[in-house]
Amino acid sequence: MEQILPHLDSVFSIDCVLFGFDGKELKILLIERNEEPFKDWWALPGNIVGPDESLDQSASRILYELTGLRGIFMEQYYAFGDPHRHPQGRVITLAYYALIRLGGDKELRPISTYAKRANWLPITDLPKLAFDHQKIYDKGLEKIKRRIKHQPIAFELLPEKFTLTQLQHVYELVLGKKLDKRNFRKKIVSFGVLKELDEKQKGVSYRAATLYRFDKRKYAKLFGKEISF
Amino acid sequence: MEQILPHLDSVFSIDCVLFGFDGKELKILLIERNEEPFKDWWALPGNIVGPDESLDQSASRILYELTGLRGIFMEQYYAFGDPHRHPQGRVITLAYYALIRLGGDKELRPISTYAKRANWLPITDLPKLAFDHQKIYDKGLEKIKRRIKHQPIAFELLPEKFTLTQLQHVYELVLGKKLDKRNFRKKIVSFGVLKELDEKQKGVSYRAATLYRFDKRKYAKLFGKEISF
DNA sequence: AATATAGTGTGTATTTTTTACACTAAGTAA
DNA sequence: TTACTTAGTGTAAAAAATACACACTATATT
Repeated sequence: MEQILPHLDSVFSIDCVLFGFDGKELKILLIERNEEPFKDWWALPGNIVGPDESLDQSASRILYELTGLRGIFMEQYYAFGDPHRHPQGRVITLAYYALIRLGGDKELRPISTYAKRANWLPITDLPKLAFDHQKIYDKGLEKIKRRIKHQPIAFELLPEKFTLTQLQHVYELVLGKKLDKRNFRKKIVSFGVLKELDEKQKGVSYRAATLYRFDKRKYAKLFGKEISF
Repeated sequence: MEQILPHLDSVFSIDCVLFGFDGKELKILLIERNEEPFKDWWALPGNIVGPDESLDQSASRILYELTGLRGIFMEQYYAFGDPHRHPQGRVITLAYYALIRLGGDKELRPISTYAKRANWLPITDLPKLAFDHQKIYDKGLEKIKRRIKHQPIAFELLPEKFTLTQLQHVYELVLGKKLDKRNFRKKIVSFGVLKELDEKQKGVSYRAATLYRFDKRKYAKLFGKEISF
């Protein structure tokens, strides 16, 4: 985030690529800037790292301030530091991504002051982004594509209880390709990190699917072993 | 690198984990500090990012200043920013790793002023490191372990012409486990990124092995396809 | 010249994993 | 009761991974 520029030689900030899933589409959170440079442009939410916080703490704080969310899986993935990436001075930024389940119960808190508004926009139809934020986003998407093949991050995008079809949908969206239903189920179940519940989907006008839950305990036991899509 | 501390709110530096291979062992480059804090301790080489250089440029410059080497594959892998990682102030550091072939033709340039001396030390027997440098190193090793399975970085550790046995040796050292000779050869050859030369190893007192070269052209064509160990 | 030594280089059978592919079952809505 | 929509399941074929042992060749030694 670059809207505040104290007169320093260099500024260190964090920008977040927040991937959200509403059950249908993958979206990211963008803000519409209210200040120069790039006034009226869409940009990734971010902020400056405080003097007494660690990087992860800072990222959590920023996420909280922008969305009201806590306890979300976040991870740094790349530092961007081109000397000219910000027109007004040297700003090195560390990019984090987070995966968030949208809709349903909690509504996201409105975004703070420095932006006109914030919006979840589908990644299939993004506007031009301020600064080098397109690059930051691109690298973030690339990252989660690789990551979702080896780590159980897909669950972060889903409600606690979900169906296998929903899970497959997430994988297909992130990876950008169709997967075979039977093979997907065979594989994901074989990892042994899902707990089948005694519950069924509700409110659908067709046969209700069985609900599953991600089993952190079992996953912890697997640690070290690679899972792979 | 933290030996210079201008009176700023925060400093942004780069630290390098330089992995070297001399044909026998994996080593990393360490310097012995000549200043407080951590005077006389071993530390990773690093330096402060200049105002007009990109992060990658800065890393290349630092590598060059410390070793005289150019054109080495380097990559950033993690930012460390605990507010107390440096006893004298806030220093956020970005870690890079590089892979370097040791010995043979070029001798490394002596290290610059701020260290008593620099040395390549085998990773199997490292001293206590200054600051959080052990953590930085650990994460770097982890990184190249994962990376070597999917990217052709092993070649950076070897001379231009190498034998398959040498290549296997590098994989075994990095991954920390023995590999089967026949299976290794089958697999690595099947990737199609090696060019078999009409040349044999020289100066050995046993049957000389065929030399190979990494074929960047062929590798470029593969791009997008995953290779995997 | 014969022999010892040390690393090179190769093939196959078995197991495991991946892929391709289509129908019946269950629940809801009309 | 029928039509509709998604859930849920198995198998055969292909590909990839693994386990495994011996003959070859260049040099050094006697």
